[in-house]
Amino acid sequence: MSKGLPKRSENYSEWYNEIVKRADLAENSAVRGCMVIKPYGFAIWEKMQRALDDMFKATGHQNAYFPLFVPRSFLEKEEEHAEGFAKECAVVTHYRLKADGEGGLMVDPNAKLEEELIIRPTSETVIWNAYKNWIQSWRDLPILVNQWANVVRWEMRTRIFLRTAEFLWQEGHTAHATEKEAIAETEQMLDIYADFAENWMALPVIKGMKTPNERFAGAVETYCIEGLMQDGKALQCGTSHFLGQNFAKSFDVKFVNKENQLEYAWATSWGVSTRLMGALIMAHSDDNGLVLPPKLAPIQVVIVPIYKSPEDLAAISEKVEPIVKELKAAGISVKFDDSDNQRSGWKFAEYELRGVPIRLGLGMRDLENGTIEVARRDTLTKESMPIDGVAESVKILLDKIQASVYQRALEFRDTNTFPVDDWDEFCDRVEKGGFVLAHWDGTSETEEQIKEKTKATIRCIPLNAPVEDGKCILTGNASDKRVLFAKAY
RNA sequence: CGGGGCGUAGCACAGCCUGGUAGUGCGCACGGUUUGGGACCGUGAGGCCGCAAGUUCGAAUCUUGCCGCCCCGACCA
Repeated sequence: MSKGLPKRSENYSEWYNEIVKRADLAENSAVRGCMVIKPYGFAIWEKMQRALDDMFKATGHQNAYFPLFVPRSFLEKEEEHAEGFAKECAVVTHYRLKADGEGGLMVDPNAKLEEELIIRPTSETVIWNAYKNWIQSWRDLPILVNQWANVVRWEMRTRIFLRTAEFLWQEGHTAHATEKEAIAETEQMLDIYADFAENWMALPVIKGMKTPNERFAGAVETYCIEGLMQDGKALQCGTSHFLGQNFAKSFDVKFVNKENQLEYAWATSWGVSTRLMGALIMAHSDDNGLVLPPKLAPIQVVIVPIYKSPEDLAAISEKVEPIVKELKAAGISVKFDDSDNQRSGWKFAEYELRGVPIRLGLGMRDLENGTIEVARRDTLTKESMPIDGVAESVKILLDKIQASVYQRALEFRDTNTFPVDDWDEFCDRVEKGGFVLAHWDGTSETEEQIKEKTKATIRCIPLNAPVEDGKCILTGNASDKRVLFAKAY
């Protein structure tokens, strides 16, 4: 029904861009590669933040804030880290402008910084520089800190939410006394991300480990969650890194253990970003617009009156008022759209486009019959039910929708996940899209060759992969478990 | 950074080839008729035609340069 929204089947990326625009989530800004997140889109992000933040706090983490600027010398300290991020850094070289004499401004050449400041692409280095002063004894550990911040990675090509030059995220940075504890932390945070993806975003994800090629620059091990989008491409939805003692060594962060010996601290870092907004859109939405899981919907229920005269509207409003009250009391966000500048049909389409999970329609016929129309966004079905007790039904229905949106995504992923043992089939499968589980001989060379030939990358080595004898899909060399291949965003 | 497309009203676009009063649709404002799936009629407001230089009596239109955006690739969360 939507006017002019492209079909997913015809042009997936245009469909995506249009949804972002038309559902009023975000827009491209005047600044290249950067987005403006609009109030409706930001409201979804805030719900994500809230849920995640609660989970972080529940596991003992605290929020803090570190600077936007990273001195160049900090970034240089961890070699692999430096190399990994060098190509995508914005650099501040001056601290002052001056009039150019033509009514404009120019960089004041006399205000050159002694040392350039990098706009953080991530904060390991500033944070570990600070931790050096925070950590002396084993009693200072663990440090469990998270920050909500913006970061900048100068990307060649950007796509709103999925890859922007500036994005919002959270980055957790923890320090531990033992390797074991740091690994446990890394795994715990991965579990939290998976839990969040599945229970809040209604997006099933595969937990796994990155191959050395795909590993975070400076990490010993990178864990990730991978989701499958409706076009068959994979999207990395969160990462959790075990950093070993790499940053502790680079920044000389030592502590005295119980035996009075000096040891380097063990580190983790983990993050999810506004990219999750992209995942949310691409996982569930349809040709009518956005589909939001109720738990992340800024408006969970919209009530649309259908009326002819102001008297009708007054009568409907009177009936709606207690429903609104009851829903609000139950913690459900509800909007009664009694605006008179659009007609009901327009509103139906508009709220569908915006992904509001439940729409209640109430007209004069309903008032006579004591009924109300309940429409589900996810299935696009509607039914008439008694107006008495509707708040209770809505509460139950929201949970049902949350579950069924997840179920649909899960079925999609399962029917698009293929174990493959034959090279030709592998190429064919990858081309068509979806997750492909295949054997790999464990070498970077093979991984790169496969990428070159098929565009597929190893998304992860799934944590739950069963051990089985097999042969590498490309080389035929021995392999003991399947890894997850896909074309990725 | 390569390849392709495009900059004209808030948005989507036509006009450009062949130089001569800047247009259409949506949206917006006002009035009226409508109202159970994106209503209709009337009136009206809204423009430095991306920027700069050139050609010309005259440039949205021709020439050159610049800037920006989108799509497809290589790089990445």
